[in-house]
Amino acid sequence: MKLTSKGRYAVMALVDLARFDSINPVSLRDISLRQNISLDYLEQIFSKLKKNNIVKSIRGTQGGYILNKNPNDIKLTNIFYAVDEKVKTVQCKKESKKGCNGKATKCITHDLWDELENHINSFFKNKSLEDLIKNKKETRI
Amino acid sequence: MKLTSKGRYAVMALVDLARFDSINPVSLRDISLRQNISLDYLEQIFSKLKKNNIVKSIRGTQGGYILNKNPNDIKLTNIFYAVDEKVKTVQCKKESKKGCNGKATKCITHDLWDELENHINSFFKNKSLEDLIKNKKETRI
DNA sequence: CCATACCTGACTAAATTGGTCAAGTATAGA
DNA sequence: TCTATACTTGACCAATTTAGTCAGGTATGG
Ligand code: FES
Ligand code: FES
Repeated sequence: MKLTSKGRYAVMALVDLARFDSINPVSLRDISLRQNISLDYLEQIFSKLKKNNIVKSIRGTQGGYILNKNPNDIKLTNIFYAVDEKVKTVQCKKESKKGCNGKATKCITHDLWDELENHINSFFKNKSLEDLIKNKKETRI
Repeated sequence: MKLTSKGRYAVMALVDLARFDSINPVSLRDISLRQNISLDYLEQIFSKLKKNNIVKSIRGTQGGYILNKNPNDIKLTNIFYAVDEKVKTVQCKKESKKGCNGKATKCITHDLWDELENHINSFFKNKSLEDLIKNKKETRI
């Protein structure tokens, strides 16, 4: 099981954004250069972050993005949800009554994977952007 | 991030094997039918489990596989390692001094992903096959 | 009016996944 | 000895996902 770049980049970019400025907008170009992430790809990611009210945008020269919430209220869960980085351990569909084996009952390891999923999600729920930037704020270069 | 079928099937099959019989060999055909996993695919998986001394094989009629260790000594970690189901959260290569951004220092989220990786691995290290079959042993049909 | 920077959608190469297929070899039981 | 069972090995492949690129837009401050 692995983390995809989309989720990794989203968190990276938001940490960068939060560290560098909390009032003035930060352009994706700057983030792209500092973190070495493709600008085009960042645009796709920020489009989703914006739809989920995690950031807001300011167009035009000197524009960019700003956090739309207090860093303490932005959990990794929220970020991952926004960019569709899902934690999926069970094979079966959650809504379905059927197990992944096509039978009426859940498979013999279903509960295990469910437990694992909760274990992982608890990590994401407890970690906020604020936790990640503590003592690491920087001033604009 | 998601669990792949290879890891899921490996655990499923071993739980099945351990539950159904601890002395007589269990054939992959039986496991395949009970758990609804492709037989050909199971063969690939068990070839790896055997190489890692988790199971041993008995050829011929009435043959099959048996656990090669006490279920208590088989942790999920061992199973996943055997079938190459890796937990990979960081992007950078662990040996390399370079960060994922190509720079000399680790990226700003490296430590976070490393912490996540440890969090997940601790789950796998602590869970044994024995934990999964407690009170669930069945007799051969 | 123009440079900056957000915005949107289409497209794609490469890797991974989740298998299938084919051709064996070893062994127990009839 | 013959045969059915079941392990063994390696090649192959279709579908999906990933991690982007590309080509256009649109809004705005100076
Ligand atoms: S994972 Fe849910 S039934 Fe198998
Ligand atoms: S994940 Fe290790 S340097 Fe970025």
